[in-house]
Amino acid sequence: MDRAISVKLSPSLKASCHTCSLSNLCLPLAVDENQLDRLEDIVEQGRIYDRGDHLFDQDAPFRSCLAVRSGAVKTSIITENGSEQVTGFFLPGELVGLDSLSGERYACTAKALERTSVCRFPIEKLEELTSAMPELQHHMYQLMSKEIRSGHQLAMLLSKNSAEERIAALLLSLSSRFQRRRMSGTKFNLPMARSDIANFLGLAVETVSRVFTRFQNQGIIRTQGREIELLDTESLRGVMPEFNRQAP
Amino acid sequence: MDRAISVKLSPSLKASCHTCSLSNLCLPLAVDENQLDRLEDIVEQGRIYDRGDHLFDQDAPFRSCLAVRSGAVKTSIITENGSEQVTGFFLPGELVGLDSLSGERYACTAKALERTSVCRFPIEKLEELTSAMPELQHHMYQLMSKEIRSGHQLAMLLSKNSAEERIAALLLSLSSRFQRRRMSGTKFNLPMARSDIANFLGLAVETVSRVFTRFQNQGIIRTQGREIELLDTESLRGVMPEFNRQAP
DNA sequence: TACCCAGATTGATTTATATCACGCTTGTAG
DNA sequence: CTACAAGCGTGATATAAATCAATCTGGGTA
Repeated sequence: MDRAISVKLSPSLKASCHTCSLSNLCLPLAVDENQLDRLEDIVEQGRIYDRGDHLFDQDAPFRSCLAVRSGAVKTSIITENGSEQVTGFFLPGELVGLDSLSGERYACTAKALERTSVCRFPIEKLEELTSAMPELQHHMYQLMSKEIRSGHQLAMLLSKNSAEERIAALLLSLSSRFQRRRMSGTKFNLPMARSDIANFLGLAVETVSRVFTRFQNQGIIRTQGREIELLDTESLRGVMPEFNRQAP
Repeated sequence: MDRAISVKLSPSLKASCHTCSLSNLCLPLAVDENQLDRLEDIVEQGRIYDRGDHLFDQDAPFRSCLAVRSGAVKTSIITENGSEQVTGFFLPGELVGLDSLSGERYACTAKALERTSVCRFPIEKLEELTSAMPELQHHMYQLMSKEIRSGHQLAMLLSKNSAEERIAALLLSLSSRFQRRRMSGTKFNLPMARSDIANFLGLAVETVSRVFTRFQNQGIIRTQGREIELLDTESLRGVMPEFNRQAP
């Protein structure tokens, strides 16, 4: 139903930003049409990952940032005692790995939530290119800055808001991000499991379930497994007053 | 009458990174000795702020990032309904405003927690300079990436850890950051009020008080107002197993 | 087809921390 | 010196969400 964006995977290793339907969301966004070749020169076409596959692992040598082409990705950090914290969900056009730019190793693990394809930007080449292209450098600063901000938003959510408010906020965030991709903002598939939502929002799975059914009973949403329809986004926004714009 | 107050402000607007004692912590860290002039050329000496003064205000036009020279700063975001979320504390050598690089306006308000002086890096000039100096660009990426990471750490703390664990983590973070400044890591003054700590960590002030006294009774710390002494950092680390390094 | 099992839901109970209410200290202004 | 407010500490109570404990569901597969 929502096949709005179909990514054509070229067999060659080199990806074509020129023809990519995500070029208005992804890094090419910041690059002038006639300079796009330079970005294409450094980007590598990644393979296709199945649900559950790791795109990279925490503590593995850091090589490149990834742009999601299709599918969905979750990132999480694992502590020595083995507990996991989901740190983000990434949709097509979004850049994964910005938190790892400050070390030799990946700061988190990235996992495909569904069948996913990516483009890789090797970090040395990317840095060289951003040095040479001020607009691209500016864009990188913007992306990272936004990620810092959405971290602050999340902290706010976690420390000040109830379970219902947190979940409303997440649903609205996903909604607006799907919309940016020209997909329905009111009816979509949640790419992640309830337990990922719970982990990300600092809740127990049971609480997530309960809130979903409560929202459903109030006629605000309709869910069936991972399918979800936002029936009354105004009420959702009412549950969660703050939270307007927010897309990584 | 002519014994006018002589403030330690150099009359010139230009600051000297060459002679600054923080040059091994701050931006100069990434710049070669013989290139330092170029950084000095763009940095502006800011004024001195008293406790409570705003260094900049949320939604004001974004002009520059600030490096703390002396004192301490807290940043916070205010939502439409007026509730505040403290998003960070900044000590000398640390850079404030990285979350604002992605817009025309400051994403948060920065307030002096005590008498504070700063250096200002006008953003256009900083971006120009980082384009010209790959090492400085690299350093900016590192700083921002670290800030993203510490956001993740905070999210983890807020969603998985108890009041005691959160406070232990904050104390250890401050301790290690003071130590980097060649100050005691075991005996220092908390620059912020209990209410700031509470807000930052998603707790009620009362809870912060209680945990402080509990720690004191267990002989882990000694507090008297804002003075604090960490008597048993091992126990503190035991309270909060994860959380080793973390300095913005 | 029937079975299995991970994920999801629902209900009952517990618990950490917020909230409410109050007293104590300290620093500053009159 | 006194007064006052802001910050801090402490006790009693309320509550949202965690935890514990079943049960249900549906997609994959033997």
